[in-house]
Amino acid sequence: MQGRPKGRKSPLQGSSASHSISGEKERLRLFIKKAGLKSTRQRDIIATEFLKTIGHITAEDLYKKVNRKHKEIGFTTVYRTMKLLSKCGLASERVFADNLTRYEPARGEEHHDHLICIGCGEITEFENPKIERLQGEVAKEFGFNTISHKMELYGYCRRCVENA
Amino acid sequence: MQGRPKGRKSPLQGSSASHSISGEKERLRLFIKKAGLKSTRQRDIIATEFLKTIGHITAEDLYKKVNRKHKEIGFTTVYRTMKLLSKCGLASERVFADNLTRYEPARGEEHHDHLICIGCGEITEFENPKIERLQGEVAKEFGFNTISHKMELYGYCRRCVENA
DNA sequence: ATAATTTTGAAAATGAATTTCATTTCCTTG
DNA sequence: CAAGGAAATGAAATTCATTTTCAAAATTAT
Ligand SMILES: [Mn+2]
Ligand SMILES: [Mn+2]
Ligand SMILES: [Zn+2]
Ligand SMILES: [Zn+2]
Repeated sequence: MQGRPKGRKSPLQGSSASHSISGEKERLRLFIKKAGLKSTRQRDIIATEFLKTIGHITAEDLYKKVNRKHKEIGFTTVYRTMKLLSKCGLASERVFADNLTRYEPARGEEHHDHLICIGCGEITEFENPKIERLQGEVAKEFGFNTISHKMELYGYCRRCVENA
Repeated sequence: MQGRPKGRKSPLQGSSASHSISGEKERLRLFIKKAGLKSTRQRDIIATEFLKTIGHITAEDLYKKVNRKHKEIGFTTVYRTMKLLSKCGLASERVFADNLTRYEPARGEEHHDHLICIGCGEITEFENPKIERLQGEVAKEFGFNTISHKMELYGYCRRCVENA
């Protein structure tokens, strides 16, 4: 009764990047070959557009961006390509409180956590080694073998606080 | 084409409690009155069953428990009652990585975070003032006014590690 | 009891995520 | 440079937890 999500919210996610996207595309190509998959025009276009992204974008919004120049590329392919990029380590899947799946380029960098503004939707990243260490201590105390973790602070960003 | 979720997973969530459930039921009664709502047999039954719960339970699973003794009470009412209990502060809504909404009795206690076992589904609670303090520092650094936060560690619980 | 308002429960709707399937594209082999 | 086998594509359908709708039933104040 419905093919795929109709347009909806989606706060900021910039564009443009200063990366060797070529290197990342190469990594994708290798992964594809190794997995017995095939390189396609669509995957190339979608990956290129995604890797230019700064921030956290939904498959739906990425589809909209891609769709501007490439009317023939469908949402399903964007969706599937993001799954693929996640598997090969070029994208990280994130789900915040609005329950939408977002993707962010995973630039081999270290793990990070997020501040999410409930006013304007801005997503800010941070990294705090002390907290990470303490999380390790907590896990140890419970005999817990941690594989991943998620920490999100929800509230109002500086701009929203000032404009209040 | 489908009224509500059919049975699915759902790891542990114990039962039995050592609380003055009567006090919590009184709180619900007051909230209901103050909001111009009505006390009903169903709400009483559902709230009672929920408040006996230890752990984190989905509306679906709570419905199943209630349904054993009260075939006439529908899922929708359980669902709505949990929303009501959340609003009046007797329940906390939690969404972990499996994207199901769970509820846990909110016993006026302090905030806590969770360890979630990806082996057996066990959910363990913890509280770490040092981490909380550091989170405050991070927020401060970004001029961020934190309203709530979420921290979850995913991995294998002691038992699952030992049985591996 | 009566009336006004809220609640209930079955069914339908919603919406993001995922799958299906007929067709097209890719890529290796001859 | 075919040809053929395998994978990809895209539109449409499906899934499934959640939420809404609506007519009938229950609650509360009068
Ligand atoms: Mn991020
Ligand atoms: Mn808890
Ligand atoms: Zn903001
Ligand atoms: Zn476990």
